[in-house]
Amino acid sequence: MFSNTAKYAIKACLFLAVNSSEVNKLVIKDIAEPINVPSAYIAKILQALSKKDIISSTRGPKGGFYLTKNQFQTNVMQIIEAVDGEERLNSCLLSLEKCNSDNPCSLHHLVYEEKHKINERLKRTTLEDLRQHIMRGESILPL
Amino acid sequence: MFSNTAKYAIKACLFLAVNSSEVNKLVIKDIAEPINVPSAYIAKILQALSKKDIISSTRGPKGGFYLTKNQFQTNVMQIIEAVDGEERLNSCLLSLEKCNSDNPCSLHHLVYEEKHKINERLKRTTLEDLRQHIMRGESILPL
DNA sequence: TCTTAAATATGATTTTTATCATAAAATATC
DNA sequence: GATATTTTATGATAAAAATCATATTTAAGA
Repeated sequence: MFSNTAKYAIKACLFLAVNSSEVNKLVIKDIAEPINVPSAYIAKILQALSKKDIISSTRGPKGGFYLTKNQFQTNVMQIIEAVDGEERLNSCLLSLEKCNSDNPCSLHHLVYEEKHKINERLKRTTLEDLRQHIMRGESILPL
Repeated sequence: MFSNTAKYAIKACLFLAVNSSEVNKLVIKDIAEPINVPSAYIAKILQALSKKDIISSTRGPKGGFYLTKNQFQTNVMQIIEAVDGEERLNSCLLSLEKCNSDNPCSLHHLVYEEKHKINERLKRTTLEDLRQHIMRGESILPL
């Protein structure tokens, strides 16, 4: 459904949302280990996210990764799109370009509605929402 | 969501369901071209499907691929599992082994219900169902 | 029984994705 | 300003998925 990269990106952002702030930056190693992702790999992903302004970073001593106030409002879909590209999620199940509601492919009606709902929810859910969910103990921070 | 292989497998089975029968077998080329999949690749997929008894085949002149009566009752999920393996569809969005309803990961509630519905529908929908849908003009055979 | 037309088995190649490694640039602190 | 610590840029390697190629086996029909 999502690439490994996208999953890792979500994990990392969520970890930042829960554990970091502008005055408490996290260094790569302190992110990679707890979320259980190879650090050289997550480094690359964090770089990409930072470039797309999904997360923030500063170099040098006392530097690291963190989220700004605004960035807590990033939704999950934006994270996925930032690393996987737009189409991946929106493409037809059977990879037909011609497939749409007017000209549905054979599996269209089997999944369309639910797929749409999932996408909408991913768009509507922000890092802040997920953070609160975790804080309330309603879900676990992934490891 | 699914691998290319799974998509191709579905396309091919559906094409067989609509166009073949025990007395009208289809040769690889006659499947590959209309469904727009490289013929050496679909050949390999058809072999795998045949081995798992999702489709039938006979070699030699007048040979080819086709579905038996029983095989029209194969559901879409079975096709996907035959080529992708069981777990792919059931794995957690964030790839956590520990994630389940009792111990939900952070994205669990965002997608679980819909994902479950999709899976159920894929299990409940047979090739015969899809064939009829196409015959009634309610969806298109994918190219 | 020979020839031909088909699937099957096997494995090679290419492309994509995932992962690892490291030199360069930036910044805080002394 | 020198040093140490961090991200950034870049590219190399490994693994997996997709694709291509071909020799072997099977079965029909002449």
